[in-house]
Amino acid sequence: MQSRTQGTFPKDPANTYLDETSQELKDHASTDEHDENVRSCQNAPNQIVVYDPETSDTGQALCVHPAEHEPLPKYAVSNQYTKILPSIGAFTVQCEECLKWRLIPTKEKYEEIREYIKEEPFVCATAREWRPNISCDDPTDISQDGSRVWAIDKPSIAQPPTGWERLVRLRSEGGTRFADVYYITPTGKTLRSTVEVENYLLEHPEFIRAGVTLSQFSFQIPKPLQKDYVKRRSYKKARQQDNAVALEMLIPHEPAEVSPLSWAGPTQSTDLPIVTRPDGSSAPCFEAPPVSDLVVPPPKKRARPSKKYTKKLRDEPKVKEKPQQAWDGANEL
DNA sequence: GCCACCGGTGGC
DNA sequence: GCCACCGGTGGC
Repeated sequence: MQSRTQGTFPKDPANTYLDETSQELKDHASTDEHDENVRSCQNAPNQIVVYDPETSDTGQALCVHPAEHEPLPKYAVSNQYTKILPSIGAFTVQCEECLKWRLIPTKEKYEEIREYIKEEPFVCATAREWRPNISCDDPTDISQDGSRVWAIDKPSIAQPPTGWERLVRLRSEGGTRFADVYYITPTGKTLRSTVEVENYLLEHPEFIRAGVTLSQFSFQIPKPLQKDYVKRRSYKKARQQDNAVALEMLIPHEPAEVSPLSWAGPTQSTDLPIVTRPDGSSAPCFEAPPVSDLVVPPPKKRARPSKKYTKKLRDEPKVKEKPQQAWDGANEL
C-alpha cells in the first residue's frame, strides 16, 4: 500500500519560506530578493503550486491551524523503494490580485480551491480561513527560486469522492512521463485509469448508488515548467517540441483566460534539504513561467475507453455511446 | 508474489 | 503530436 504522503506540511528546518508571520522570510531574504520573488510570480497568475510532505503518514487533517504550519519539505523518498523520487512538497495558490503565492495547508483544501478556482478565483483574503491576518501586503510565501521543480496543475479537477484519495506521483527526471495519477478507493484498491474506475464502479454499484460518478475522476497530470524534465522521444520530436515551447513563450495568452494551477516539487533527486538560495550552478534553475505555460485547456470530459475494455464491457449492459451513463449525469462537468 | 514505477503505443 | 491506457519488471 502506498504511503499517503500528501496533505500536510513536513518538517524541514532548512526551509525558510513557510512562516505565518513572514518574519522568517524577511530574515532570510533581502529586499531585492523579495522583490525578485514577487516579480517572478507576476508572470504566473492564478497558479496553484503543490509541495508534497513525505513525512506525513496521516495527512488527512483538513485545515491545519496556522500555528501548526511547518517549514517546507525537503525531497521526499518514495515509500519503501530505495530509489529516490521527486514528490509534491506543498500546495500553493497565487493571489489573483497581488500575484503572491499563498501556501495551502492541506491537499484537501488545495483540491477544493482547485475545483472552483475558475468560479472563485483565489485571493489572499481566502487564506484567512487558516491565516486570519494574511493580506496582500504580506510577502509571498514562496517563490520560483530554482530550488524546486514547478509544474502547472490543471484547474477544475473535481475533488475525489468522499473516502477516495487522488494521488499524484511524480516520476523521476528524464523519464517518458512526468507523473501518474492514481485513485485509491475506500477499500484501498489503486485505480490508474478512467477505465479502471469505470470497471470498479460497475463491480461496486454501491458507490454508484451513493452518487459517485466518473465526472469526479480526472487523471490529468500537471506539466513541469522545466521543459526538459521529461525525456524526448526522438531527436526530430525533440526539435518539434522545442519549437513549440519557444513559440508559446513568445506569444503569451491573455491573463484573463488563465486560471491554472501549478505544482512544485523539489528539483534534485536527492534527499538534500531545500536550498532557499541556490547558486544555480548544479541544480536546474527555473525562471518565472511564461504566461502561456499557465494557460491550461479545460479538462477533457473523460478518457476514451480502450478497445480492450470496451470489448470486455460488451458483456455488460450495452453502453456503447456513453459507457459511463449508468452513473454519470448529475455531476457532469 | 506483490506492486510501484516505467516505457511504449494505439487512437484520437 | 499528445496522452490515456496498460503491460512489463525490478525491488521488496
